[in-house]
Order: sequence, then structure tokens, then C-alpha cells
Amino acid sequence: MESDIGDIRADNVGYLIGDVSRMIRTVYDRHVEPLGLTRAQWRVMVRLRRLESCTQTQLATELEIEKPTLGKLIERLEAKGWVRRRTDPQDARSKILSLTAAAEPVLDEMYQLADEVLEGIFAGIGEEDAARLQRTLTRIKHNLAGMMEEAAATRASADVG
Amino acid sequence: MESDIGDIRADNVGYLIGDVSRMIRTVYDRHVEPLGLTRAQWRVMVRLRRLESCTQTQLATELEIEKPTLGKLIERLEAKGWVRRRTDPQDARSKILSLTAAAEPVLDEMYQLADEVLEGIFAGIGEEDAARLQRTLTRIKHNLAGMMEEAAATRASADVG
DNA sequence: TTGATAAAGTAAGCCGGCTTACAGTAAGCT
DNA sequence: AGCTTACTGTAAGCCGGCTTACTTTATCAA
Repeated sequence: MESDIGDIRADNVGYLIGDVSRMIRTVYDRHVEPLGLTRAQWRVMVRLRRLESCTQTQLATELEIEKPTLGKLIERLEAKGWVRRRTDPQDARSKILSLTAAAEPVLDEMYQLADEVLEGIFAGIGEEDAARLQRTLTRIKHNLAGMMEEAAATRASADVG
Repeated sequence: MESDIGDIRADNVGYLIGDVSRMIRTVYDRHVEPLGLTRAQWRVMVRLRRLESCTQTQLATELEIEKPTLGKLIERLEAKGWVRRRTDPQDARSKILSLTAAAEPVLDEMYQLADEVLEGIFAGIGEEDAARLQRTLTRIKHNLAGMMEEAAATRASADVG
């Protein structure tokens, strides 16, 4: 039963993505360890720099992570003095996030390190292959998004009915 | 400065892999939730079935995860009655792992579910693209493995010198 | 005005990855 | 035998993802 492509997927591509993702995280984190922050924390700061200032919910949506997940990240970044969090004067529920001046040089260093790591990760891979990888992964991501919505819809209807 | 491919990688492919990996985990876990185990736990059992029986260190090596990580997974699987763990009579340090009879039907159901999920993930992606994805990701994985070894070597020499 | 509903963020707790540090055991070399 | 070294597994604890449940505050409708 579909032992050709089926096995290829199950034994290789499926876990391959997970392997690569895990290794990317490890390699990044090891490289940037001396700077005192992780890839996930850096990602938050990069987005925050681009947005100038925003609420936590906005940022969580942008990063496609959940609010509590972002909350913990912000907590650590605030403790390190790179992110400021103050209550929105227009809405006491919201907290406005912004980068501190101390964050800038760290971000700049991180960019450079990230570029070096990416250079290594994509060594020997041509532009065409990289573009194709991007297209295929994007398609997979769309498929996954559809499956997640579908599951959510099923759940919702189950809750009602 | 290399704003062409550089930006493509940093803004898309890098995080794309992470996104896809995270979504795969979520989708799997949601789908198989009713069976009472996660993708990671299932992965352990699948490998264990193939190996018949082995020690924890062997299995951790096969799965490319660390021993404490596997230890926690085994703990849960043992509590659920799907994995048995007994001391090796030849070496009191080692514990021999094996599946229980109760694990078999769960594994069979998981296989089917996994295949359905994979079907959905790869919907609309041709065999050629899938094969290409596999090749490129494999190359990336090799690059990452090299970088991790390199970093480990640097650390070791730093420890000595 | 007040009462229901919705939204922002936090708390608590689970999973799965990691590291460092340790106990127990084996094996090898004097 | 005894000492050292190396290996197996566990403990403890951090990070980053998630969910569910909660508090606080806005908002909207009656």
C-alpha cells in the first residue's frame, strides 16, 4: 500500500523537518549564547524594532505564538533591560512594548551572527533550490493551516452540537 | 549587501522551517490526542517496535535526542502501560526497554492516523517536489551537523587550552 | 446606569527539548 | 584487591511551545 512515496515521507521528510528545525534552534542558540539571549528572544526584539511599539497581543499575533508564550519571553527580556513595558494610557488593559536603547547594539550583533549561521546552513545550496524549498514549505504551511482551521471548526461545532 | 538571497533566507526560509515544524507537531498532537499519546511518544514506540528491545542510551542515540529527554518520555509511556523497562541481568546499569502487548493496537491506529495527516500535509505536492525537498533538507541537515561538530570541537579545545 | 460580553494579560501547569551534576555499576590497570 | 576511569540512567532546572482558567478593564446594549 503506497509503499513508495509513503515510506519516503514517513521515514524521511516528516522527521527531517523536525530534525532540521531542532538543529537550527540548537546551532543558533549555541552561537548566540555569549550575547545572552536566545533565538526566540531575538526574534521578539527584531519584530519589535520593526513595529516601533505595540501591545503584547499585537506582537503575539505577528509572531504567530500564543500570548502566554510571548508573556514569558517579554518577562525575561524586560529583566535583561532590553524591552520596556508600560500600561497604555488609553486602555488600562493593554501594555505598550518598546525596545530600550540598550537593545540596539545587541540586535546589530545578533543580525550579523544570524547571517553567518544562515550562510553556513545554506552552504552549497543554489538559489534555485532555495527558492524551490521555500515554495514547497510554503505550500506545506498552507496545508497545515487549513488542517488546523478544519480541526478548530470541528471542535467548535462539537461544542455547540 | 547580499540583499537578494539574504533577505529571502532570513525573512522566509529560516523561520518557515520552524513554523512548519511547530505546526506539524500541533496538528499531529491534536489529531492523535484521542489515542492518548503525542507524536514524540509515538515516535519512541515506533522505533522500539523496530528494534524489538534495547537500552535507553541506544534508543536515545537512534532517535537523536538526549538521554534525559528520552527518560521523561519513557516514564510517561511506562505509566501508560505501553513500554516495559527492566534491568539488564548482564549489566545492572542498563535498562532493557520493550513494548507491551497493549502497545500494538495503539501503534497500528497511530500509523493510520499519521498516514492521513501526512497525506494532508503533502496535498498538492508532486513526487518530484517532495524528493527535491528531501534532498535540500538533507543537505541542510548535513551542514548543521557539521556546524554542531565544529562548535563542539571548539569548545573542547577551549576547555583544554 | 447597569449588566452582559469581550478583550488584554497573567497564572498554573503540561510537553518535549536541552544542560549540568550526580549515583550506581562495570571494566581495566596496576 | 583496589583505584581510576568510563558508562547508564536520573534529578533538577531552564527554555519555549501549548492550553485552560482567571482578573482586570472596556464596551455595548438594555
